[in-house]
Amino acid sequence: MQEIATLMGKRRQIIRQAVTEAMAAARQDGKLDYQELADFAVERPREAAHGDFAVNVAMVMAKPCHMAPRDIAKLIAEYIDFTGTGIAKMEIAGPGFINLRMEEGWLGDCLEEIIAEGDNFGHCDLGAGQKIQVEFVSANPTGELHMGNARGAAIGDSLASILEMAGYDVEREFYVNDAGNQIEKFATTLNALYLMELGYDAEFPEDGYHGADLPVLIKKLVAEVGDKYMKVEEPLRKEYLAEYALEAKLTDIRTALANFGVEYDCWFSERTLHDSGAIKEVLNTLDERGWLLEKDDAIWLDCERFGEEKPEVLVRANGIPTYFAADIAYHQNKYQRGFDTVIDIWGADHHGHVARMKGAMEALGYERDRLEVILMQFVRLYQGGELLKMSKRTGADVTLNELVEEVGRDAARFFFVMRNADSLIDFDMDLAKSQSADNPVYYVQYAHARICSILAQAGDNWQQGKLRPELLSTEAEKQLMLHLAYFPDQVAYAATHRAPHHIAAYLTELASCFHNFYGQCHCLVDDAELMQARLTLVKTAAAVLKSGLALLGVSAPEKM
RNA sequence: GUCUACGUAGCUCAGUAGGAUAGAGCGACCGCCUCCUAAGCGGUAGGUCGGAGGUUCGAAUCCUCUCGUGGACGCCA
Repeated sequence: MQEIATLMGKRRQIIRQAVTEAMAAARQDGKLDYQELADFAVERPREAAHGDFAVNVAMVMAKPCHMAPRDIAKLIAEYIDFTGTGIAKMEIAGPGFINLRMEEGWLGDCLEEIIAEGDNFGHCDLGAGQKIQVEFVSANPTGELHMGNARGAAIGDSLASILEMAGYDVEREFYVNDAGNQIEKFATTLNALYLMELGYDAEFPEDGYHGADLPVLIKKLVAEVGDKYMKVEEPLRKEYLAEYALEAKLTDIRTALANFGVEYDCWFSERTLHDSGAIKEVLNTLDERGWLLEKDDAIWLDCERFGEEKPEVLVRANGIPTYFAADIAYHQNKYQRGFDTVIDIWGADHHGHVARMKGAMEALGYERDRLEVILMQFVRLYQGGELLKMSKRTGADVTLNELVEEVGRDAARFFFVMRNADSLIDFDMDLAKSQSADNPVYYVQYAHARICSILAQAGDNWQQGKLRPELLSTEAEKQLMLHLAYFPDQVAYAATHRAPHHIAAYLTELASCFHNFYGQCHCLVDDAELMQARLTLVKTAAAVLKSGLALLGVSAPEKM
C-alpha cells in the first residue's frame, strides 16, 4: 500500500518502513518463514488507549508464516528499530495488534508543520495533476431547477473542490441539452402559450411542459415583441420562441446556481455536437469498429457484446440520432479535450444508462474506468407528511431558488452534502424550515465564530517569542491537534471515494473537539506563553474549519 | 420477472479499501453561564447493525439466500 505524503501519511510511511524492516530482519535470522509480505494497515485506533497508530501486520501474516499473530508481534518487538521514527513505545494488544505510541510532543510538531504549510495545508498530491472533469446538474433548460438538481449541485461542486485540494486538475461542466426531442416539445409548448397569450384559439399540447415559469416568460416576450412572430411560418416561429426561452432559462439556471455558490468552467452545448458533425463522426467510428447493427430501418449499437441484454438504438428510423448517440459523441469529446477521468453525477433514474455508456466508451477504445458515474438517489418531497409528486409537468416542485430563500444557502448545501449520495432523502420544506436551527452546519460555523471572537479580543500583541506547543498538554488540546493533523487525510479519503459527505462528518467532529476544548481551556490567560500557544492552536483550527467549509460551499462567519 | 442501490438507537443519519468495547445530531432525563459567544459543555437512558446461512484469527463491512423499500428496464432524455 502506498501512503500519500500528508502530515500523517509521512509518519505512517516511516512506521510501515520500520515494521517491514523488522519483519525482514526476523526472516533473515530464520525466525520467520514467508514468501512475500502481505499488504497491511497502519491505522488510527478508535480508542486513545490503543496508542497513536495501530499496525495489523502480525494478523495478516499469521497464515503465511504459520504462526500465531501474537508471536509474530513479539518478533517484531524484538527486531524493530525506533531510531529516527518518532515511535516511543510498542505494545502488543488484543488478537495481535501492534499499538504504537509516539514520542511526547509529536502533536506539537504536527501543529508547527500545519502552521508552516499555511494556506496550503489540506492539499496533497493524490491526483498528481491528473485532468479530471466533474459534470453535474446538466438539467434540461426547459424549466426550473428542483430539489434533485440542488442535491446534484451541492455534491458535484463540493466533490470538484475536494478533488482540487487533493491535487487534481479539475473542471466543472454543465451539459446543456439544447437539442433533440425535448427541445421540439419545448417549442411546441411555447408556441401554444404564445398563441394563447395573443388570444388565438390554441390547444396546450398533451405532453407539453406545465411549469409555471413558462407562461410568465411568454407574457414577458409578448410585452416586448407583441405579435411580431405571427408573421412568420410556424416552424420558424417555434425556432425563435425556443431560442428566446432557452436563453432566458439558461440565464435563470446560471443565476440560481451562482446564488447557490456554484460556478462552472464550461457550459457545453449539445447542439454543437449535432452542428459540427461529431455525432456522425462517432457513428462512423463505431461502424468501422464493427459495433453497429441495422434493424427495422434503425441503426443500433450492439450492446450484447459488452454484456448488456439488448442492442440500443442510435439512429431512429426517421434518421434522427437518439440522446444516447449524442451522449456517446459528447463523452468522446470530453476525452478529446484531454480529461484523464470524467465523473458524471446522475439521478438514480439514469441507472440503466451507466453500463451502456461505459460499454460505448469501450467500443470506441477508451478504458471503461475513465468514466465514473455517481448515481444520486432521489429527493422525495413531502409536505405535512404527504408525498408530493416530483415532476417537471405538475409544477409541484420546490425550486432551488425557493430552497435557498427559505432555509438559506449554507444550511441547504450542508444538508445535501452531509448525506451519502446513495441514500434516499425525504425532504419536507416545513420541517426543514423548523429544523434549520438544528442543522449541524451551525454547530460547525459556531465553532469558527467563537474562535474569531477570542482572537478579536486577544488583539495583535500575543504572537511574541517562540511558540511552545509543548504547553498544550491537556487531553482536549491534544485531541484538537490530532483532528487538525488529520485534515489532509480526510480530504484525500473523500477524494478517493468521491464522497464529499466525509468532509461534513469530519468538520462536525473537529467542531466538537473545539467546543470541548473551549469548555475546558481558557485562551485569554495571564501566562503569556500559554496564551500564545492556545491562541495559535485555535487560530489554526479556525483556518481549517474555514477551509473545510469552503470545500462544501459554506461560509465561515466571524460572528453569529 | 430481470438488473441496481439501500435497510444501523424513538427520529434523521455516519461508520462498509474486514479490525479491538458499533458512533453523532435531534428527541427524553440529570447537571453546568460572578470567567474568551449556552447556536455551547458534561452525564444518563436507548442497538438481535432487516432475517438466515457461509468465508475469516476477526464481519455492520465480503459471498449466497431471503424479506422490505426506492429506482431502471422506450426508435424518451
